[in-house]
Amino acid sequence: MGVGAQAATRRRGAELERAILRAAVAELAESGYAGLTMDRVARRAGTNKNAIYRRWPHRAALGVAAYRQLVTEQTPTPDTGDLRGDALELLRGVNCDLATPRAEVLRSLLASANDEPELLAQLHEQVADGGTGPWLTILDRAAARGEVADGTVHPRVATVALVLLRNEYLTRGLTTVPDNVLVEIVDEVYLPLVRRTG
Amino acid sequence: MGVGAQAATRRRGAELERAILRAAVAELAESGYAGLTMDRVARRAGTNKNAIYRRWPHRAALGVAAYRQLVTEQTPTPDTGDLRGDALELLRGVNCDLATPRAEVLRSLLASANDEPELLAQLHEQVADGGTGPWLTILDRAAARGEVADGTVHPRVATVALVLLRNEYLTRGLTTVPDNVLVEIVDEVYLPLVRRTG
DNA sequence: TCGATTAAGGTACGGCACGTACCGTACCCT
DNA sequence: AGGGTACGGTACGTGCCGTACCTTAATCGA
Repeated sequence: MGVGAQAATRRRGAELERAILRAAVAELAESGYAGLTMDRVARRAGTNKNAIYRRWPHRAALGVAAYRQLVTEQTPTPDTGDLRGDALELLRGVNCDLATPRAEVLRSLLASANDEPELLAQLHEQVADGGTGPWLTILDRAAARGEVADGTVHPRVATVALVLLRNEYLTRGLTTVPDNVLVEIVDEVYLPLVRRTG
Repeated sequence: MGVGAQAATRRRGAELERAILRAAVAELAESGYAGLTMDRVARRAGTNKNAIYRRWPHRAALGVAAYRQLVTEQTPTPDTGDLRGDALELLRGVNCDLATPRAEVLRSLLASANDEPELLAQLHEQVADGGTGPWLTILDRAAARGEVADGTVHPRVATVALVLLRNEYLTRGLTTVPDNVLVEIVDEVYLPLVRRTG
């Protein structure tokens, strides 16, 4: 009945679900979680709220699903030749990620998912697993070069720099952390720590 | 006209403001920021929304003000006799704080204050200043005992343990961090780090 | 002492967004 | 062909934010 011309065939099942999710991702990227309105997602996907609520029980669930789609990029592990360079490179990569609206989206989702432990768990998973791997890799390479003592480094030690950066971002404002702070984290904390532990 | 009997004298100015703030704090503590409704605060304070909007421009501002009231407690700096005990004690204190609904409130506020840089700044201030002092104190005492080398420790180093705990809380779920993790943080990261730096 | 001014109370909105209900209709399977 | 299922459209009910408008009490200045 509408003026729209997409009534050729009616989408169903997985196809419609993908369309909804794509619309949700777009809204999330454009307007953040606050702008992720069920009505707007429905309109953008060319469907109605009913189709959404048959798949996700509430807005927060849709938001988490859209966020998963939004953050499925992986940054390659750097290999500059020495541990200091690798660590700095990793930190800079994360720092760029923090500058994108994705961080704000994540915070909004964390706040909105307080009542749904399941959603919280999903989010925490994504955040937690985000960074441990690359740090172990660069430490292994450093050990092979003799930069640090051999032996397994405690994961808590390996990711200290990442954790400090996260804290810096949360503590100071929302903007990108200046590069000299990254250098400080690496030189004052991370390198002294990993060079000692073995 | 109501059945309530508090219509003896009409509160004004600072008195009314305190009543509103107390009601907001109570709502915040009971139901979190999501439950901090202007209507409910007004009803609880025995007044109406008008009186609130004359003092705070919007809900977020009232939320921040109430949060300030909520976190004006100070934990004394521990003095157990050695650095390890002091650090653990500090961590345990913070850990207890995280168990209260205050942490959830803070997350909600952080997410909701994205559009108000002023409010964000106030919140960040409170979070940032929260813990540096005590850590410097216990490090000074440790230096006096000869446990660590003399000289000024970088603030970033001094608060590493606190930052790790915060991260642990944000990363893994919502519950209290188990004590063995606190021990791990102190023994694997904090003590090796501060004993080396000097 | 007494009006004028200020600040409170009371209430009713407009607007928006979430989540639900109902009904007609297109698709799919047997 | 016929039944079951999912989609489209739409209209609600509810809750909350923020605002407008008026009434009423308290305070202040002359």
